Amino acid sequence: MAWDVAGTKRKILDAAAREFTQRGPDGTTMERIAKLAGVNKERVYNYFGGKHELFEIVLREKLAIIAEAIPVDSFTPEGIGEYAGKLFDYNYEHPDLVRLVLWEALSFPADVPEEQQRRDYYAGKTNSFGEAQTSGDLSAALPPEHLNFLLLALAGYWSVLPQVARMMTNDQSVAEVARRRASVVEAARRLAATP
Amino acid sequence: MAWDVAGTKRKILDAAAREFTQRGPDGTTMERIAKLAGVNKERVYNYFGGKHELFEIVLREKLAIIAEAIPVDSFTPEGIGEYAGKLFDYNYEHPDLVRLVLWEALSFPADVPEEQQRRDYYAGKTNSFGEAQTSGDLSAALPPEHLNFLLLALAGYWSVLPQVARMMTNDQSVAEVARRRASVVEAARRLAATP
DNA sequence: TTGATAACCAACGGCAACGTTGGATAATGA
DNA sequence: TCATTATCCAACGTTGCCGTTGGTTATCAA
Repeated sequence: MAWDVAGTKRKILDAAAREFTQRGPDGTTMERIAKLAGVNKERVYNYFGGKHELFEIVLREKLAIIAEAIPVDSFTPEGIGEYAGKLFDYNYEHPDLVRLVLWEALSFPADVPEEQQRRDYYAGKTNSFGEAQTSGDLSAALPPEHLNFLLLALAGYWSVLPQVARMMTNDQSVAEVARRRASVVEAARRLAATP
Repeated sequence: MAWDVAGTKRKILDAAAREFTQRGPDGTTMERIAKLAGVNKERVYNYFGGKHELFEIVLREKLAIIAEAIPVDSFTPEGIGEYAGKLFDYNYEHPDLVRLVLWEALSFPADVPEEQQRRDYYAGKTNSFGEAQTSGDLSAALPPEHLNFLLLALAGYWSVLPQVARMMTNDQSVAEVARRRASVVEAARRLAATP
């Protein structure tokens, strides 16, 4: 039977992603990852190093996916609303990523992988907002980097504290999710609107 | 030498709060808590039960403090802005609480301590918002429970993802914190404003 | 003073996790 | 065919943690 190194690595990464997402770095065991991947523990160490390295690799892979990410189509209040809506959708469809980032934020507050790259990514968006403010398409009431951040907040908080969202809305139906999205879009428009 | 049961309990609770805040439920060890409290491990088990119980007790105590909480003084856009500003201040001054709640959200998504009580607390605020909308003081563009939630998002996200805030603003100075606060206040006003 | 109760602690058993190792099995190239 | 290299895995040593226990010291009431 032929080797399938790439396949084995993939199975390990997928299992690791599931476990880390669910239980976090400390709650996850290498034994469990190996078992879920149908692989011997030693393979995990040999391919990916220790637990911390594996967590970082998993997180990086997921971050790379979102980096493709969500573009801002138009820098008008309407466009900003749609952007926030898409952020909301993305968070809703990928609760994994939110959880991973939170685990990382709590467990390893110091080191951010690919920090420079992410800074550049955010800076690009912020600059675009800034230009749209200068040209008068967007309100300049908020500094562009704060506008950028607060849009993430509006769209992301629902996935960060789902219990609070649940307690506050008394509802978890599909219709409620649609209402939440509409509220996020409306709120984003208001942050962007010129008087 | 006289017993000091209350004092011992307090020392344990304080040490536990520090450790859980820093390392989360899985990263914290009972041994370490006992050592930090200057107490034998057995005392911890005898007074507070197992690790999970202790975590819940610590979290409840902190939540009780915030339940005193932050009132909304006036239900006008200005009042809402000030409310959001105070929420921001509270989060900024008590990063412990945010971290504890996040650990809990990630580690035990199912069980929320004092759920009914917290529901009532949120419902009270939501109702007040609803009335202010009916009377025309606040915009009715957002359902009151969503307005409530989004205000928490604007004020809280900075403490939830401090690395992202740092990368996006390239600044951690006291002045930047004040700017962030101002942006939160302005954003909250905009969510509340009538046209 | 003495007996009962409650606070305290050192040491332990058991277990689960980390990371490793020594050897077996498959692939490859000469 | 045989030597070499890479993949794989069962079993192991070690560590660290959970939760408990057996016994000691302090307090207090009779």
